Amino acid sequence: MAVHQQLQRRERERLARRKDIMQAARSVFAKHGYKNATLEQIARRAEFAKGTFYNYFDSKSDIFQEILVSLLDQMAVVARETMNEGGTTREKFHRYSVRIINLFKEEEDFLKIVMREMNRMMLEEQHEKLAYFRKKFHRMKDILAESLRADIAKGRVVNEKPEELAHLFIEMIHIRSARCSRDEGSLVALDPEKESAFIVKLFFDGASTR
Amino acid sequence: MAVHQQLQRRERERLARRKDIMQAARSVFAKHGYKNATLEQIARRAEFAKGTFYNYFDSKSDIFQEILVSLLDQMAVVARETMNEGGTTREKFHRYSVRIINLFKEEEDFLKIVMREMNRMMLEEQHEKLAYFRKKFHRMKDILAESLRADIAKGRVVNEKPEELAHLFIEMIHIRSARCSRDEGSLVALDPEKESAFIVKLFFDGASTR
Amino acid sequence: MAVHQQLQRRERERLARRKDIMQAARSVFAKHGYKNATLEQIARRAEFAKGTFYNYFDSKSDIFQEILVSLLDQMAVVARETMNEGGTTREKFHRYSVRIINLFKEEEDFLKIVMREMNRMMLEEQHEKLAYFRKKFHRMKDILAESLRADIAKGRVVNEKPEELAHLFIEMIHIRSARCSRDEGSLVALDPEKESAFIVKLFFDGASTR
Amino acid sequence: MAVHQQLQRRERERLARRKDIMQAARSVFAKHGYKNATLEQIARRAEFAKGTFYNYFDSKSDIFQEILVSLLDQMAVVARETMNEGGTTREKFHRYSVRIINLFKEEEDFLKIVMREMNRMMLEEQHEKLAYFRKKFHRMKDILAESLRADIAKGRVVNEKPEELAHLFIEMIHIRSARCSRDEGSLVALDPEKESAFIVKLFFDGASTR
DNA sequence: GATGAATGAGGTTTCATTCAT
DNA sequence: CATGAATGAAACCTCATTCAT
Repeated sequence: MAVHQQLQRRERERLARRKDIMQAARSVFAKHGYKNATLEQIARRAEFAKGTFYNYFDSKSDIFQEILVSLLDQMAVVARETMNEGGTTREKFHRYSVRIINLFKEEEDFLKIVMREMNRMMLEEQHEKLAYFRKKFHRMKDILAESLRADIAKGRVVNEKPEELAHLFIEMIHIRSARCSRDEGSLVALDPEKESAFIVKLFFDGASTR
Repeated sequence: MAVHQQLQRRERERLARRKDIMQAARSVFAKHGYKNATLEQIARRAEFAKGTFYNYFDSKSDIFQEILVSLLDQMAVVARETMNEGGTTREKFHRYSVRIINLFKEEEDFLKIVMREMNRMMLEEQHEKLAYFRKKFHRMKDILAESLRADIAKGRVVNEKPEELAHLFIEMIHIRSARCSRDEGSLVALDPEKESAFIVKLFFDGASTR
Repeated sequence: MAVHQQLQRRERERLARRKDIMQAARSVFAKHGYKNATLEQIARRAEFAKGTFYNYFDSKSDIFQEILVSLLDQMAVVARETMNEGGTTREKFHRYSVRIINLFKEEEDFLKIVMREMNRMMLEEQHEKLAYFRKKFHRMKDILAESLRADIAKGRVVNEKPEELAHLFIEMIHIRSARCSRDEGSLVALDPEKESAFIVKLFFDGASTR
Repeated sequence: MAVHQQLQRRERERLARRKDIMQAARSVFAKHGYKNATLEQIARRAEFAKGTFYNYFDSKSDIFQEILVSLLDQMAVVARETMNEGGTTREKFHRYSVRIINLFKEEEDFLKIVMREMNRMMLEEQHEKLAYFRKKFHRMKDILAESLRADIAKGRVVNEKPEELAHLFIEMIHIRSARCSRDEGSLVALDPEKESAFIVKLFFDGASTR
């Protein structure tokens, strides 16, 4: 029993440590980009020695991928939850936008990695990993597309491929957030509700008045 | 006279060579990204020895910036020309989209660098250069925004900041092109007219039917 | 306690290593001069891999400066101590000369760097660092000048600027040592007492008989 | 006849060009030191293309040696002439000092190379060339030593090796000039007569009053 | 002879990864 | 497990020298 608890504690501590390192890595990757970030920086930030890193991760590339996966997973969770909470597609998309922007606000690292590194990974010729990420991203997209598909069937939404519409919607949020982060220096001033209202209105109603 | 022609030839050859190197660099940067690209690769592709590079450019960073500037300038030219050719804003934006997509189709490197590296530069902490690029990009955005501003005044377009609308429109083109490049592997299958029609329709009329 | 000792040992080893590298660098700089010396040579001599160097010093330029500073500091210590030990100025200068020559004998690198590189640094256009070294050197000169000043006041020494006399005296030692090192190949045969006697006699009494 | 003159002109022009290049090289070596000076800089200063250099000299090292030789030769000429003009040794040494200082004043490059690079060459392990330079320098020293030898024989000068006394005297001039060049920035303010009087007095009579 | 573009060896520096303690 | 020194491959960049025109 004591041994069992010991193991549990060990395991818990190990996981906590892993999380610390990932957190530190995320913020360093966000600030400097994957290639420029050094393990030294990550170690310093996580208050570990460089060598310790290799007790928890196999390589720099490894931890980066794990971070990316966890980001995509978090976004997928947001997608799934907001789509399941009922209401019109418009309402769902609004809720999704609000929650994603809040995610970005809470941790701007999140946004920066999504914007800068996902593009990179997606364009790079690392086919094996690439496919994996793409699938994850597509799956998230599909969750939003689902709602649109229903609306298209009912004639409420224009008859275009719902995945492509969903993709555009998702990216609109990223673009707007990135612009704010860039031009204002941070996202603190961004009002998720208002911003989402703008995006949703533009996405569904377009720029033209009627 | 002979000397004069000699000089002209030298000059011409020098410029041609410079262009060769820039072309090679662009394609290597597009494939591997700025930080991963090596002068070795660029030199191999341009069929030069590594040292030759430094007869034409001061540094890796230098050539990269020159490439970026020339890209932004080309895009600005497209913006200016298409906005000046008359017609409604909708028609102008359509023309702009068609020409930008054609630009991307002709040289996909173009698109890849715009997508991957501009984001990077804009987020990175290289404040001096950053400001320069941002200004260039803003200027291009303003050209499109001009047309929207007029329409907003006439009540034809929703009353939102025209620069932000323009930004979203420009990015919509990039996103759509990138998606195609990613998922289909290239842009050859992309029909600029149809794609532009889709983007323009969505931007002006929205996803909802009326 | 164990941890404390561990840290102490680490620290000690680190400092020892640093000293090893500096020693190696000094001898390589002495043999080849700053610009010709390569990190490869330094590393080979200190029996390290090239990269190890950068765990201890920031750059080639850095270690070189540190070496120079430590040389000047050692010479300043000699100056201060010999001037404070009492006796006539003549006796003090004699002691100073003996000790400096012994310094050079113990480590001829010392002399070589002083001769070859200090001149270089002093003539080169690296104004910031330059000023620092010059100040250090002047301060040392001033220590000797002090004694002369007193003697000038008492009419025992010719009425010339004491710093300039001190400078000449110091350089006379360097010149004589360098000549020996050059022509005999090393300083082992140099008798510090006799050599100092010669220098001091010439400096105070001149070449003419009376 | 015409051909002969043609050849002469050719030869003259060739020599003039050579001299131009050497002049330029001297000033660049003086400013940056041998290793830091680049052929590019020398070519630019002499208003030639880099490649032209190799029509006149075999290598960078070559031209540098030729410069050094010509410097030593000029100094030897000064030595020989001043020693042959009659008067006491004291007068001869004064004349020598005045003319060397004037040489330095006319072209400070001269001084800088003598101070910085001769030391370097003399310490470096390029035994073949080294021996050659040393011999040249020794020969010059011997010219001054000759006069001292006679005085020693007559009991007018202390009984020390005359070459070593000569060496010290020569170096005293260099040291004083270098100090002025360093601290005042140039030699324009240096009065050769007064400076020589100081050096000669110190050398022959010493710092002590009698 | 003059030119300047091309070359490539060689230099400094970075950093992911290993490993002895 | 934690540590941080050691490693060395690989990057960027310089510049003396060669060579086609």
